[in-house]
Amino acid sequence: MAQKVFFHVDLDAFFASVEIKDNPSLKGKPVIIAEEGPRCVVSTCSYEARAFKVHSAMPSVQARRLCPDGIFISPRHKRYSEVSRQVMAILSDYGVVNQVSIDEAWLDMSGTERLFGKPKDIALAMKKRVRDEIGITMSVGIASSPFIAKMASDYNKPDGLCLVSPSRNLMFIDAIGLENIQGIGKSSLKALNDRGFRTPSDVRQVPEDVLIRMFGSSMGSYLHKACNAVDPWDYTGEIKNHSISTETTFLNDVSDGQTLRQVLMGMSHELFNRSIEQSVMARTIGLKLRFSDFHTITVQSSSDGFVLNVDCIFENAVRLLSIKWSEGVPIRLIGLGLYQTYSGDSPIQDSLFSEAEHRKRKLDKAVHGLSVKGVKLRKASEL
DNA sequence: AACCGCTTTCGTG
DNA sequence: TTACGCACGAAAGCGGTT
Repeated sequence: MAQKVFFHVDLDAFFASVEIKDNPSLKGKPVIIAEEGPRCVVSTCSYEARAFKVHSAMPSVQARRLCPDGIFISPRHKRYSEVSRQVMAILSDYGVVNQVSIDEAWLDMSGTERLFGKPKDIALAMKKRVRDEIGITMSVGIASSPFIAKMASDYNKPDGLCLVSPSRNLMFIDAIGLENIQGIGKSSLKALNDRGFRTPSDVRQVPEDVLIRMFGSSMGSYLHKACNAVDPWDYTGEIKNHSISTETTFLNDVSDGQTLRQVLMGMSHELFNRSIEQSVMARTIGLKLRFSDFHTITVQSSSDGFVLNVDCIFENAVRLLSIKWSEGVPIRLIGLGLYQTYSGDSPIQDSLFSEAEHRKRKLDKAVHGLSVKGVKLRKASEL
């Protein structure tokens, strides 16, 4: 069988690049996409800002301190989606685009050489078109598996192109090191280091079953494959355990029950609306609380039937809140989610729900259809 | 023993 | 030494049922 070829495409500092493209006077400057103020974090920043050690997920306050002359811009998500679509449209001229986030996609380019030319030339052509027609740069990784391609796109950022030939897969894994392998985050890296593993080669010296004993069945076998440059990702599993959730961190901690319930009411509406839009029904409702000391807890409860309407979500939310919270205790973050969702509006035929409940859901759906947004709550963070 | 519900932890963008 | 968002999926560990 012919050799597989995968591209992974990653738009460089995407949000910042769009802002610079829309306002070229920002070019060459440290652009930081973030809300300013406490309890806000950096979404993305230009490479000029990264020179000041600013990076995404960093508290805005810290970014300001590291880069006092940085240009802070609030994210414009609509605009980024628009540009993202334009880029993906270009990519789709070369193959089937598998978009995985607003700024990332991979393409199975196996067997397209006769049509488009050598992978490297195709990648260069894609990059040129995106630069000329959109005005931003991107990085492309090319490899025999999506797993390696993903890490290859990271290798030369920004404006990078990295092709890993299959015979060099192991060499590539060794070159990037444990800390840059997908799926190994901060805590797994520490666990590895604590047991004396500092390089992928160290991991290769140990048989899989030993890794499984040390790191658990899932992580152990993942590490074994990854360090041997074998794609550890599972593409077969259909996606289960769908969930829909929302959470908000208050500008100032909230210790008043009336306010919390008001926020939960808004969230109940939001979750219900999203569940209708996605045509899913949930069996489990979960509440998340973060206290002022950052200690975070969750509570959830499942029902025999399904979550059918806004009231049901709200009532359960309030009930869960009363289990874990007493009036007066300051709350930093509150979140609400629907879990165990099933696709389809009525996955199980009736009998499970009463006629009345069905009518209520229908009513709620109708209300949603009319898009009664007038009652939409203020954003929690403005409270 | 297999499964389920609940909670926490981890990793990703 | 301050600071530390949001949304999602996966997995592990625990206790309880069938």
